[in-house]
Amino acid sequence: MHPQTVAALPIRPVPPSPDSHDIAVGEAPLVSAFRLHGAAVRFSRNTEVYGESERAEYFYQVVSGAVRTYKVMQDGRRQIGAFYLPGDVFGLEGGVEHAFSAEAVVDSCIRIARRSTIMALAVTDPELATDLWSQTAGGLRLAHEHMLLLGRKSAEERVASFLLDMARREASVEMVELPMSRQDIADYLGLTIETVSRTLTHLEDKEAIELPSSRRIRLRSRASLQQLNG
Amino acid sequence: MHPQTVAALPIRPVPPSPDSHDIAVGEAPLVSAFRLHGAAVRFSRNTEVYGESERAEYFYQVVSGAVRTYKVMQDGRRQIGAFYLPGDVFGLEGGVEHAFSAEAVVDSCIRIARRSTIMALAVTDPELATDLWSQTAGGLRLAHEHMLLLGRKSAEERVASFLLDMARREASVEMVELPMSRQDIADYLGLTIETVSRTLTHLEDKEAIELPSSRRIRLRSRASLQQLNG
DNA sequence: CGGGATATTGATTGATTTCAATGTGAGTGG
DNA sequence: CCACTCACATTGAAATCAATCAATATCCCG
Repeated sequence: MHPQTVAALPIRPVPPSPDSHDIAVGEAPLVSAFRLHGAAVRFSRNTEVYGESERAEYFYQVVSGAVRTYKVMQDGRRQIGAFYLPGDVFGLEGGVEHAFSAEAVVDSCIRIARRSTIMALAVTDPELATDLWSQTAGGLRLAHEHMLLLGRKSAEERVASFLLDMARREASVEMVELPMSRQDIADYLGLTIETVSRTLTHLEDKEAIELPSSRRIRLRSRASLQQLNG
Repeated sequence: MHPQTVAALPIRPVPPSPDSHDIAVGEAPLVSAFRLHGAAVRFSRNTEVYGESERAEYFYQVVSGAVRTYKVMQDGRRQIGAFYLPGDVFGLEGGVEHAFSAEAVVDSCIRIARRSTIMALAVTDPELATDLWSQTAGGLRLAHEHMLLLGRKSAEERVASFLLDMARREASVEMVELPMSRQDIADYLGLTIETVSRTLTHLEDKEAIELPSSRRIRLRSRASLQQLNG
């Protein structure tokens, strides 16, 4: 379950990334801290970023690619808690150990900062400390939203919510590019791949979406989806 | 405001605390802050402590009774995110507004501290800032655990997990006292009251539990329940 | 062009919900 | 003290939604 550890990975210098505009104005303290103290590391598709109950020694920020955090039961049932896209920060654990595992969904570049470094900065920088805390609280808000989805929504509502959320996060007008597989989506929505697939087909039949390929989805009628969003 | 002491300390790892004069040894900084700066307020059964999208001006700690936090959809479907028992801290929002609502499950006494007061203290007290943050992160851990339950567990597994969790939190050997109704349990577990009721009956048939009354449950065989816990 | 992984579609089953009664228990007033 | 009531809980029967089992289909990638 732990093919590689963070410590064992080769840490390379930050490569020139397309999103590295020098915008420091209004930048969140934590983002600045990552820019100044983070090292970029590449993770290939499906490799572990960190494992559950591994010591939480780093904080992470997605530069490119996508990451999933999840928990698994003994018998293999998996629940994905969240997907992280470029710009998103994850792994902000309060405890000594990670509460769940994280894996790269596709080949990804992830900025890594030592927890001790950030924490040391936070002691003298209340702005950073507050930001750190509100990032974590933001995650809690999303978690509650996700619980509402898992506990109370129908398959169709779950898929619609997911698509709208992905579209919003990708800041895409119509076309949504999914970095994750149907299995990932199913494990995120608490469904089976068959149900996810059928539901997408059904939404296509209703002309709410269009499926040019399995990883590309065009939102034809946001209104229809919004109606299912709850 | 009468000086009341928390009967049971919250069950959570206490970080290495420094030598502090006015702070009890081993007590978490946030708990101390509540003791020093919190005012006790009574809420009767089913009354709102705060509402979703209300300004988050206070932090809360249960002294006695029980609290539920939840989200509701337009059509009334409700998902309870967590129950808070004596000693537990809640309402630690990072944003300006609350992300969900909180209500007293039964007549409760709740200690309330001004967010601004705690935040001001946190600026000069890194220990407190860290504690504040790790409390929030602890909530995130619980939220992920709850997601696994909602997304991937069967009705029987959900009920078993719930009972074991309640027993652990009440530090009870065999008898669990439930402050909440079947509807609350159902909305917490993502089930209907009928399914909760049926599942409890089924567990009683299997001699895993005993139901002397609807709010009192005797755990006869933790092993059986543990097996369902996942 | 072939082959393995991934995705879709179909048929059927089954767990949970829904609809509908019935039961229970605490509090109230006669 | 007993009926009465109201809220809450249990039980039963039927319906439904999603899971499971099973077969194709499609997409990459060498």
